[in-house]
This record gives sequence, C-alpha cells and structure tokens, in this order.
Amino acid sequence: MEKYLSQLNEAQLEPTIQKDGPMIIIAGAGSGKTRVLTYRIAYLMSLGVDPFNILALTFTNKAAREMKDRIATIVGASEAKNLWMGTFHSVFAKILRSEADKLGYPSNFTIYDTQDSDRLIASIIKEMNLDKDIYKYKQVRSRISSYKNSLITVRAYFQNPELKEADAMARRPKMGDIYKEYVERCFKAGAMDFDDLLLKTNELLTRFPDVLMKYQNRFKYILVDEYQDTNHSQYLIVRALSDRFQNICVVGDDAQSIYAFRGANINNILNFQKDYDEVKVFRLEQNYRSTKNIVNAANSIIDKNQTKLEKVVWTANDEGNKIIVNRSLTDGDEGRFVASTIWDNKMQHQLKNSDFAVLYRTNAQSRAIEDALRKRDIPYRIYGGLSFYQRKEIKDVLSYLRLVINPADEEALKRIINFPPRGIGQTTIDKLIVSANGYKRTIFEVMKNIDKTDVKVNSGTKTKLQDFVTLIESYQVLNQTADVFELAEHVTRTSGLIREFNKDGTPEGVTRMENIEELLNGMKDFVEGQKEVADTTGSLAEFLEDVALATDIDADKGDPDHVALMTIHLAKGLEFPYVFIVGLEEDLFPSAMSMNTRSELEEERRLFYVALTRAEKQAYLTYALSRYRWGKLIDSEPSRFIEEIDEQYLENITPIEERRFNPMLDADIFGDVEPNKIRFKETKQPIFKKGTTPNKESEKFQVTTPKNLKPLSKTNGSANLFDNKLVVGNLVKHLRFGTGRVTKIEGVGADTKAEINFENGGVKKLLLRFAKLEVIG
DNA sequence: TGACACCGGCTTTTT
DNA sequence: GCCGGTGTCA
Repeated sequence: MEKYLSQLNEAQLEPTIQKDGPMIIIAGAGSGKTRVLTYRIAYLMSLGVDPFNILALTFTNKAAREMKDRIATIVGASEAKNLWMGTFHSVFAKILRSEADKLGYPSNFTIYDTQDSDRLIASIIKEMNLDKDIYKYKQVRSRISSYKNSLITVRAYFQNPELKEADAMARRPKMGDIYKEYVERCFKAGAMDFDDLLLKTNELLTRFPDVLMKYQNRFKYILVDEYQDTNHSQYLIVRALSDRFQNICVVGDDAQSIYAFRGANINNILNFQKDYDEVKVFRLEQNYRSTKNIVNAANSIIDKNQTKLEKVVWTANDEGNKIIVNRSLTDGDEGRFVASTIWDNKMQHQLKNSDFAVLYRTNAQSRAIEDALRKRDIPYRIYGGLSFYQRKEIKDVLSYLRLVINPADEEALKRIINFPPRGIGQTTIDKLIVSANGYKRTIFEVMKNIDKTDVKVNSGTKTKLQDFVTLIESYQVLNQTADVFELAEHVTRTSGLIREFNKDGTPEGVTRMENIEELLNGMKDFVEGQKEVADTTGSLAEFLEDVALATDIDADKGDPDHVALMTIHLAKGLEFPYVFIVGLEEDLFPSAMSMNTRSELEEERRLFYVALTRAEKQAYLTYALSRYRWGKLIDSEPSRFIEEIDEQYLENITPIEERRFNPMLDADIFGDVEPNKIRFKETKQPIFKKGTTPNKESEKFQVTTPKNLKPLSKTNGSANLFDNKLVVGNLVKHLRFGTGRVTKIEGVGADTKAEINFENGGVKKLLLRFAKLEVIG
C-alpha cells in the first residue's frame, strides 16, 4: 500500500487517507480523482474494512469495472470482488430485486427502457382519447420522469394543487391521470423504468426502517463519484444510507455538471457542507492531463459562469500548442478537415487512431464526420446514438426472453405477439388490452384464459392466441434447464425470427442476422464469464438486467485502434491526446434550446469546458458556415464559446483553399432500387449553396417505388447526384446495397438507365432510372 | 387483417 | 434524412 500512496501528491494523499467522517473532494478536470478514489478504497481495505461494507457509486459501469480492476491489482482479486461498486441504477436494481416482494413487485421485474416507456405512454394517451398533439408522449414522459426524480409520487401529485395547476396551465389537465395510469400499468406489468429504480429504492428505505437499517449497517463506507450529476432522488438515497455512520465521501467538480436536463441538481454538491456536520473539504487543483494552453483556455471559459465553487486549476505540464480554430464552408467540409488533419497527424507523429476523438453536441452530427473518415479509410467507432441493444432485431429477441422471465411484461408482449406475423392484428390486441384492464389482469393471463373472459374473437384467432401462449410457455420450461445462450438460440430458431430476417436476403436482413449472431455470442460470453464469478447466477434475469442498464461506452468490442466519435456528454471522464470539438456554432452549441435562461447557458458552457478538458496535447475547434439540419442546408455563425476563450490560447487557421466537391470521392447515391422499377422524382432542393460548388447546382431526387414493387423493407429513399452527372466508374453508395461502381449507362434524360455493380455478399446488378439527368461518358 | 405509401415531426444531451 | 404513425386498399 505504501508504494501506491507514495505515487500521490500531497493534495491527493490527504483525502486518500482520511478514513472516517463526511468529506467532499472538489476535483478539477484531470486532477487524478479516479486515482484518489481507487487508492482510498484500497487503503480502507488495508486498514481492515471489509469490502462488503464499502459502496462505491460511479457514473458508468465501465468506470466501476476499471476501478475494481485497479483495486484488484492492489489488494487482490478475491477481496476486490466483494466490493459493492456500480452505477446507482445497477446497484439499486440488485437491491430492489432482493427486496422486491416488500414493494409488491416480483423479484424478476422487467426494466423498461425509454422506448418501452414511450410506447406505453403513447398507448395510454390513445386509450384515453386525448389529443396527441397536446399530449406529446415524449413531453409527457419527461414530465413524469421529473416528477419521479423529485419524489413526487402519483399520490403526492394529486395532493399538490400547484402541480395540477401548472399542468392545467400548460393545457395538459389530464397529466396526473396519465401519470397514474402509467404507474399502474408498469406495476401490473411487473416493470420499473429507470426512474423507478431510484424512486422505489427511496420508497423501500423510507417505508421499511428495518431494511434501511440493514443497508446502513452494510454500507459503512460510501463513496460517490461525479456527485455534481446526482439528482434529488439519488441524493436522498445517499443521505439515508450514510446517515448512521456518516462515512460519506463524495467526489465531483461543479464545473463539470452537465446533466441538469435529467434532473441532476448542482446544489447537491454546492450544499454538501450544509448537509453533514464537520465536513472535511479537499481540493484537487493540479491538472496532470493537459497542456498549459488547454488548461488556461478552459479556465478562461469557465470564468464566465457566475454559479461555481472557487477553485484554481493549474498544471505543471508544458505550454503545448495553441488550440487550433478552423472554419469550413459546410459540415461536409468540416468532416473532411477532421479526416485530413487526423491523417496528417498520424503520418507526421506516428500516432494511433485511438489517439483521436471527435466530440459533438448532438448525435446527428456524426454522419458527416463518419463519411469523411470512411473515405480516408480511417477506422472509427461511433459511441452512443442508437445502442446495440436498442436495435429492432435485438429488442425483438430480448422481448421474447423478457416474456419468458416475466409474462406480465406488457411492452415486450405487444412487441412480439405478432412479430413474426402470426395473424394477431391490432384489433385483437386492443380487445385484449381493454379486457385486461377491466379484469385488472395482465394481457398474458387474459390470453391464457380467453374462454373465461369477455373477449370476443373468432375461433381462428383464438387458436392463434393459444398457440402463442403455448410457445412462450415452452420457452419457460426450457429456461429451467438451459442457459441463456441455449435458450436464446432456441428462441430465435423456433419463433420464426431467423426466418423472418432471412427471408428477403437483402443486406439489411443480413445485417440484422449478424446482429442477432453478435447478441448470441455476447450471451455465450456472459454464460462463460459467470462461471468464474462465484456470487452471480448467470441467469437470464441477470443477463437482461445487465443489458437494460448497459451503456454504449461500456461495451468495448472490435479493433480497439479506432478514432472515437461521441457526444460530449458521453466523453465525460475520458481523455484523448487529440480532440476535435466540432460544430461550434450558435444554436447548435450552445443549443438553441438551452439559451433561454442564464443557468441553461451556463450548463452549455460547462459542457464546452468538459469537451475542452478531454484533450491532453492538442485541441481543435471547428465550425461550418452552413450545415444540414433536418435535411435542409442552413446558415450558421460561429459559437460564442470561441470568442469567450482568451485569444492568446488560440490559433486561427484559414483554409488554404476552399474545398470543392470531387464527384469521384464525394458523390453519394441513396435510394431504393430494384431493376427497372424505380421512378426518380425530382425535387427542387439544391444540395449545395450557391458559391460552394463552382458552377452547377446539384439536384436531389426522391425515389418512389411503384405499387407492384415488393419493397425490400423500406419504401422511401433519395438519390443525390452531384453536378448532375453520372459517369461510368462513379462510386455510388446505397443505403441497402453498400458501395458499388457504375458499369453501364444507357439513354439520356428521363430514360437514363444506369447499371451498378454492388459488391457485398456477391455482386448485385441493379438498374437505376433517373429523371432529368445529364449523362456523360 | 396485412401491406403499402404518404406524411409529419424531429434534434439537445442519457441511466 | 430518418422514423413511426396513419389512412387506404386488397
């Protein structure tokens, strides 16, 4: 242990060896807080504290895993294994499972993800015959979420006239009724949403003093990382659990609080000293990560915020290069700047792809960057966005498994009762829902006892319903003996899912199959991994829980040497030698939706601070003069954040030449194609602003498939032809068929036909027919 | 009841 | 530029 403690500077050492009592560590970006947390836990254990009595709450499961690994190298794996470490959601999901009966839940309750919640809310709004334009399900969901995070239960809601009034004022008087119905339906389905995991934990701890005492005694030492991002619900859990021993250590940086939108309360960290007696305050202000230029630039930014704790982040590192600011004409140009800069740097300095990260405000921005990187053959990985587990085919498989564990799971049932199609239509499903609500039973129970209910369906439908029940029940039987992998493998084969995805043989179907394959492989790993861990069961329930709470950043698959593309939110806690912060434009960053109040703007500024402090050696700030948003090209102006940086840390680089389109490199065609059967409808929208392409404006074509065409799976698409030319040899990208080359062109104008060889899974020949197309070559 | 084509909304950020 | 919902038709 001594050896490790000697690695710390004095400011780090003090909080590390502070054993008891409440303490707060205010840790600037890059100041080694993870190291302090890790060593502190190891130190506690070296003093004889049982790891079973230590609870460490982190922001991601990956952070927990890494910390656990590091602790394991210090104190040994067998000891480290017993630490309680993970995200709020995952730790308390486990606790809720073992205490579920007290709250009237089954221990194998389902965890609803955002999509499940959305679907349920949308269906409730519909069932209540409310105007969906006034009651937008996303708004309703976020409202319900904020109630829950503030511990406003349905009962509390109806007891509080102000809340009712506020919703009535917002023209949504039925808000409370929707909330009530939503909560009841979740309960009936044996499901908790993300917010419930915290809300129900609070309920558990307040309603059952013996349970509270049990966990207070168990968690003698509690550590909370990223405390600035805790919400009220989490705050109360921490307070309750630490109340007995008061051995609470929170770590955070108010300057990096970026989750107010999901209820994080920056006052939790600002007021910590008022919440506990004799709080010891430690500050980590020396940055070990970044150059002086980056640290000072970041300081000059955060200085503009009024709400903050006083601290001075400094570094003994080199001066470093100035931060490079680059202007582009369009988002496409911005992407190309990023790609070529990465390329040049790799060449000049012998760098790896993984030395670079591209950070953006919104997920939608990844596309332009992605295209540019792909064209340069630079490996990249997009984090976040639509996560693996949210893909349709994966959710379909998981829905079957969820139903095996918990047949009450309404959302899973609705998802797969007729997928693959088995002749159970919406009308039937609606009847089932109405009946189930009437009997206060689950849909599955109604289906199972259909003859004893008032559901009127014809005998054919009845048989189909019974077949479905039998199918699920056969899986339940298999689940008694088979492991997760074996069961899932059986399910995909016998449910018809594989047949469904295989049937048309399109690359899209192939991709879906590959994803299912990957899911099965993941299950195999899970099953084998669990055999080595003693205190876990490797059960299906556990797998589904892991999956529900997994974040994209948690999964590290594929070649690790790739450029990382992610939102700034996702980048928190990470560091990279070279960082690009792209899309620094007003209305995008800061977001147009976050400029109404000072506190919103300050959160955007903190977000920018987080982005900048990810960089170790070099930061690039880029913006474009025009950008595609909602499929339209719109003008933009540089972000105020660029101006807010003290200019002595910046270097503006003027593009040597404004980039032009190279049709061979940059031309893309998107669309649905099937031999001879495609119509291209011209739309008047130019692809590029005048002046950005030398002479001609490009045209955009919308593709529609005629009625007699069997669609591949998606019926809309569009084709972009740059400079209005199609040339033999042109590279063409197609959503479904990948990339191919034009091999033959026949005819002119409306009758133009182009034959394209797509190379993926064998050569595919497709005939395109363009309207209003000038053909050369 | 299912398939299909059209339309409209969306884009902040996530456990 | 994508996704999901909806209205229409067979």
